[in-house]
Amino acid sequence: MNIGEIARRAGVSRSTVSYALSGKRPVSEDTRRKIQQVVDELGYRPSASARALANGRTSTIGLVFPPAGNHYTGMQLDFIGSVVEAAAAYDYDVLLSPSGVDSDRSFQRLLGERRVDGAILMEIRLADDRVDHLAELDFPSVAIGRTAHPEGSWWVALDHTALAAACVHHLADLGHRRVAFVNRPEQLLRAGYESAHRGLDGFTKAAAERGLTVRTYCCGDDAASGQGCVERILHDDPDTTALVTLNEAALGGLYRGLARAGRHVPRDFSVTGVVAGRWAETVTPQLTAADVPAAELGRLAVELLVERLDHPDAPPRHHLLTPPISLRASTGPAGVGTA
Amino acid sequence: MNIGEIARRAGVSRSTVSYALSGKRPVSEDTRRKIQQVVDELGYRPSASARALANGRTSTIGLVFPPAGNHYTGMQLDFIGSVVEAAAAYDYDVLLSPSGVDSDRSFQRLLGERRVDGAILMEIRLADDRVDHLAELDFPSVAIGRTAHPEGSWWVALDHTALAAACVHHLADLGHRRVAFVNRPEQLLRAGYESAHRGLDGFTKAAAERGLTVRTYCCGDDAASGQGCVERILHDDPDTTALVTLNEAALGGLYRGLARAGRHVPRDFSVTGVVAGRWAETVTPQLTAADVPAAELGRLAVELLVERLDHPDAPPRHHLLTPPISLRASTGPAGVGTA
DNA sequence: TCGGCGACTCGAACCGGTTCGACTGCGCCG
DNA sequence: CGGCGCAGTCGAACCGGTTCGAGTCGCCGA
Repeated sequence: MNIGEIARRAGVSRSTVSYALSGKRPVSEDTRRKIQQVVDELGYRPSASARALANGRTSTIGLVFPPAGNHYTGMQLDFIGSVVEAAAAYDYDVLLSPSGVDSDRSFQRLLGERRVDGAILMEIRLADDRVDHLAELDFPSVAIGRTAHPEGSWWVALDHTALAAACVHHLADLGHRRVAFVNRPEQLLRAGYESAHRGLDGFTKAAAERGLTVRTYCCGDDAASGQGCVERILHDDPDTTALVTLNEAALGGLYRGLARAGRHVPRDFSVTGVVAGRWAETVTPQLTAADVPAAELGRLAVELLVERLDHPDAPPRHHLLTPPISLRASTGPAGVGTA
Repeated sequence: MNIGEIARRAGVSRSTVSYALSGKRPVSEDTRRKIQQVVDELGYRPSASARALANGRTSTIGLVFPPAGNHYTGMQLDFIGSVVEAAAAYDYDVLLSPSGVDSDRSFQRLLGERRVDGAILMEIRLADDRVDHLAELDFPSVAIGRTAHPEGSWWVALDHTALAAACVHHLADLGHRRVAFVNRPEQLLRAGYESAHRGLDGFTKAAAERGLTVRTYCCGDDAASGQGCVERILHDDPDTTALVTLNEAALGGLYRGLARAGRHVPRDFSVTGVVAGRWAETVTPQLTAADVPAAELGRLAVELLVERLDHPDAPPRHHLLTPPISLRASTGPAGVGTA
């Protein structure tokens, strides 16, 4: 079961077994075959813990994501899946760590106890203590998202500013003049989530540029909140004819709210936003949206991390993605205003 | 940085530091304080690899889930989240392993290289080589789902047979006579996925019992497939007035298909099935469904696994859950038949 | 014929913890 | 006053790998 056992049965020393398996020194063809045969017979595989202790690498990367208190969105699921898959391709395992902040127990486990070689951080905030902390320690990590000052660090991100702006321009081009913005929950905005802030910024600036009348809302990550949010929007300004949302989980609720209010999408009211493609397609009419390439982001994050692990002195790299808006069926020319 | 360094600075031996931190032998109050002070100053945390090597436990559990090829469903996301959270409460980390079968590289890593103390298996098949393999090795594991012969093993599962039957009875009670069943993709059914098989069984038997006319369909895990499936259903038997589905991801597509065909839910057509509550609430009208308690299943799986790890000789335990049908708005009395 | 080199192998040390057996004082009891 | 037991501490061995330095052997060229 251990390397000593293999060595004994093959009639060689432990180091020879090690070299035969790793190929780091020449081993004669005869002994190599003999060792391989014993290994195959016993189904021997070297212990990960022992190997990790000896060479200081765990072959594991940590995926740090927020605790579940606030529901997970479909996007996060796609991240997780693609990160795990991409990591497997590079022979890395993925350790999941629910963690909001720096001082979390689980965060400490990852770093302090050296359970992972590197980390991928999700749900980045503009001022993010985790990112700062890792940078300070020079610990190999890649963020999915940008902090306020991402210069000199490793990250992959969506250009939420540009994406929200693109949504505004799309609506303005269609003639909409009064547009609402449905953001992530207020608690996340206050916490400084970068997608919420940058999205809001992009929306606001582009709207000003186009001379639109706008209102912005925060909305819980669930259908009921979405429905309630639409009620608030139509109550605050019944002449609103379109909305832009970053809130995937509320999407179904937004549609329901509009239906309840008698607004037909897209005839009376247009809806667009930034949402993963497969979710945009589940609603009727299908959502015209900037499709979040979650799987690609996950894959890129792993690629960058692996590069950083292989070349500790490599200069920082990043990817900023701006997927185009997929025209589906939820937006149309502005109509007469109120239904 | 390592325990020797702490020992030197505190002026004691390495073993004393170990005992002071673990409390496994008495240490005088004075030296304990001194050691603690040095530890705090240096922010020392013992290396997980070294500890794992020494005491043979990694404090990590493996979560084995199918590779992403076929999309993830929301349910799986909830599992992952709740498993990670529950595991953290017991001081375990969670290692993700994408794995369909026994001989997978990632499966081998988990077991052969002893990266985890135990495993939780998702997406169980009626005949599941992974389950058999683990049972043979007597490796601590808990399945989320039941194989064909789950006696003597550890698992948590939904009673899909009873759940599908409950849906049938609900519809029959409302007067529906011609009902369709929308299952998971054919490829999964053929692979022997237990939920697909047991759900189909429960549906078929209950329908026979109630003398209903039924047709059963397989449906891809996406909106487009759902829409196509409804078209097939209405083409095959235009007098169908209700459907039962296990396919969460296709739900939006099913609704769209019905709308396209001019069937109003629930006036002309009733929809029900087995779906996680938060997804059932995103569609309009909200889905009357047996809500999958994914979070609870995940939590229970971890509890069972931890018990098994703590008491290696404990007799097998399991939980079979049968959540009630939540009446929402997608089912109603059978109407006149075709629209 | 001898020195040297390269191919191959071995033993020992090391990674950073845990744990066991033994040693040292000390107080208490007989 | 001597022996015993216990609290507290230490050194050494061990977990299962990797890696370095050194040793052996055969073969080549001088």
